[in-house]
Amino acid sequence: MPAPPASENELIQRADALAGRSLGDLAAELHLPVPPDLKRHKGWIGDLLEHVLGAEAGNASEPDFPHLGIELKTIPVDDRGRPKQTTWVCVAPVGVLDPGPWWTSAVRRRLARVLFVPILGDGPPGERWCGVPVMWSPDADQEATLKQDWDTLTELLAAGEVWQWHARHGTALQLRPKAATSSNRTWVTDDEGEWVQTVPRGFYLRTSFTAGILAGEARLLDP
DNA sequence: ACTTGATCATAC
DNA sequence: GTATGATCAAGT
Repeated sequence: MPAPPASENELIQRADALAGRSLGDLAAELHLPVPPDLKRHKGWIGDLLEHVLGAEAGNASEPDFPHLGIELKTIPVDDRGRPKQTTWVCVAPVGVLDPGPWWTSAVRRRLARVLFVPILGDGPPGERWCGVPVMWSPDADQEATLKQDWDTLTELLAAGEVWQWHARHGTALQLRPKAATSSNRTWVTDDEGEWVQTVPRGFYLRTSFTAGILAGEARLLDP
């Protein structure tokens, strides 16, 4: 496996060199198996790129590149570069009385600096390929949007308004189930102080928001 | 077509 | 069970 990149520039250079390369190729270089589809290997592309770029695996609650403070995200895009799926961020504070202020939140930390690697193609995983990567930090507008969504969502969570814990809130961030199955349950106190069970939730970035990130950076590359 | 709710594998 | 990595697939 490649050693971790020593600097952000080195990471960007490695990622740039991946543009246009097929995932099958990259997997072959590392002697990793290529699944026929992603139905039972949903994290395969993300794991593959972690290996290819020298991320340190398995460091819980740490960025993928801890020494650089950078998070790696792969994101499936269509032929126009628009995201086809939402982007996982982190677990939501379900059953937590005080989520604390935005500026100390896990969402803000995880999104402080992100390397997005677009993945093109609809066929078997090995036949898909990497696009031009985007190193991103939220600008003032984006951070304000994220903060507002986070404030709204964590207020609903802290208030125990369980019936409001659906995916239709938020312009950038949304709240969705995050579990192995819907029978997964966690205990929380609802708005009337009763103990109830509900499925764990996580925060995701809407495709409309990530589309802005990818398109905004693309304009800088090709004015 | 798109979004929301549900789900899959693996490590610790 | 909680965390990592996400996509699947039903519903609208």
